[in-house]
Amino acid sequence: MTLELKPVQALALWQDVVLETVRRDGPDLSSRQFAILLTVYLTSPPHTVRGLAGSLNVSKPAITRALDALGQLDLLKRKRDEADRRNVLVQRTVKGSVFLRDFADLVTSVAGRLEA
Amino acid sequence: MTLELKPVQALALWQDVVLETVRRDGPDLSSRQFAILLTVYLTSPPHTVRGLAGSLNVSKPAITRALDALGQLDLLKRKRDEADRRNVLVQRTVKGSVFLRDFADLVTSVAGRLEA
DNA sequence: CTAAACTGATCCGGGGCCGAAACGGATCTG
DNA sequence: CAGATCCGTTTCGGCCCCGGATCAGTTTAG
Repeated sequence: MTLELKPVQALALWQDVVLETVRRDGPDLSSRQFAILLTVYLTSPPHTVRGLAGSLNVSKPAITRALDALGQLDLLKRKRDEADRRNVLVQRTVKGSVFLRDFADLVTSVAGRLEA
Repeated sequence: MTLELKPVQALALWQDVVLETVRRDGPDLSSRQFAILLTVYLTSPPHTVRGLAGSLNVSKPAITRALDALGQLDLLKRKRDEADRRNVLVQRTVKGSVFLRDFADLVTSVAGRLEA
């Protein structure tokens, strides 16, 4: 079952979702932060700073800072790799899972009443 | 025809689209800027600073600055309201239309190969 | 015609994010 | 071992955004 989505529907969907997230006074993540969050939760581990930087085509310091911010929000956490202590493994948190599940529900809800 | 979209599909869709826009070195709009852009193009005129501020639940200076940025990118333009010269009418541009059409195509494309 | 009301823009102090470069710690290599 | 290499972090100067208060211009009310 492939997903049929016309251009005008795509824009309407995006508008409703973005508008809703802007109106709520939630965490207000940047595009990069959100991309990192989604990548960590949707692709298989391990996730390192260097790996994320390459995958997002972004500098390493940008990843470090984003991890600081996401860590402070408790949406993600760092853990030293005991096998190779140079590495830092980025891991999920309960709060992050809840956050993304809520977001997914928002999108599906908006999509549902899109073309009623 | 209503739109069926499961939570896991919603997240995958969002990830692919956000990842793609992060990787390209495009305009890199903030959430608010993007919300303004979508609102102006998808809802019926007129669009004023005050109206947008209320509709997005954001301060007026934030709207003014966002319009500065979007105007500099030529994605939107300002026009004094000749009927009531206190108002500023926010209007579309050709470049903005192209930008949003390209974005819509990206979303539909990603959605198409989502669950092939 | 003046005073009040309303519009959008600007000022201000504060905070976040940016990438290049330099840094300290861990690991590999010869 | 010591030197080179790899890792994530920190430093640095610079830029953009934030909202409350204030401003100048316009319109309305008395």
